[in-house]
Amino acid sequence: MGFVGTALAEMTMPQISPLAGEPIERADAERLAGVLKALADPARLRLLSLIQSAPEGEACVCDLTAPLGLSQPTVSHHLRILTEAGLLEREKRGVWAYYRLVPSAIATIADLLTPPRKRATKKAR
Amino acid sequence: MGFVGTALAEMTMPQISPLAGEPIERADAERLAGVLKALADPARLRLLSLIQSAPEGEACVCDLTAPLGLSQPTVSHHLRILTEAGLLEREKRGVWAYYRLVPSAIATIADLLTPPRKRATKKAR
DNA sequence: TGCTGATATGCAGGCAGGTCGATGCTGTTG
DNA sequence: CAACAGCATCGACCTGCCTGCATATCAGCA
Repeated sequence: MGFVGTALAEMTMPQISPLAGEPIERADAERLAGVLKALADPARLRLLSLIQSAPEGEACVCDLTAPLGLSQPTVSHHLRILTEAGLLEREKRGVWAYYRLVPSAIATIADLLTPPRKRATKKAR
Repeated sequence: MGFVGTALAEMTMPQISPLAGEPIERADAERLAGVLKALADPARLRLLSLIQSAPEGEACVCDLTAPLGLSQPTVSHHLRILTEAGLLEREKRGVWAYYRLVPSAIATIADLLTPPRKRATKKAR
């Protein structure tokens, strides 16, 4: 795998609804899995959390290394994965690289997991 | 993996809110990551989808191997992981093992991810 | 221009995880 | 009781991924 790329964007609003009505296609499953893989790591979850709770909602690598207890290269690596998954966006200012959450990116994932229209459906079949 | 266990249940309702206010603790990050790992696989996402959309909302291994295109041992393996993560529940009837989604298990995960504010809803309504 | 600090990338070791074939278990059936 | 079918488990293979060290990049500065 590793082809995550802009995976999230590609299924952002589609009607795939993973756990909704009919069985999902293999391609959709792979894309959703790709994004979830990016999330399924303690270090990366903490990174998202740290960045999101940072002063301006943004943080540079140097601010994240210490709290995570990981080397700088490793932190950069995780940030890269999160960025490619469409969860973070990077902005380089001077020598620093500031990362911040992509608005509603995670909410999108949550929506994809949450059975679409709950109140209606969920019964008949 | 391995320690996933009833991971979901252990953080079901807590106020950890992964991406909410303050940075999450390492332990919480590991548990959430554990459950997400269970979800972050194409085969498992399709299994959940297949089971959820099956006739009675349940399915036995023999019904899942073909559509997935994986061997029976492999399917059993994935079902085991999903079950240990608290996403599926198993009921053995005769020679067959029926699996079904744990009510609101996935919705719980979605809630944990959905954060920032508008966590309104809790989804009932 | 040369030096220093902040990041990114390359490389490699080690472990986690997906998949399958073989095998063991346990009810079901004749 | 023997034969069989549905599942789980075991062992093994291989790929993928996390992490750190060394190094390459690049911007700011003397």
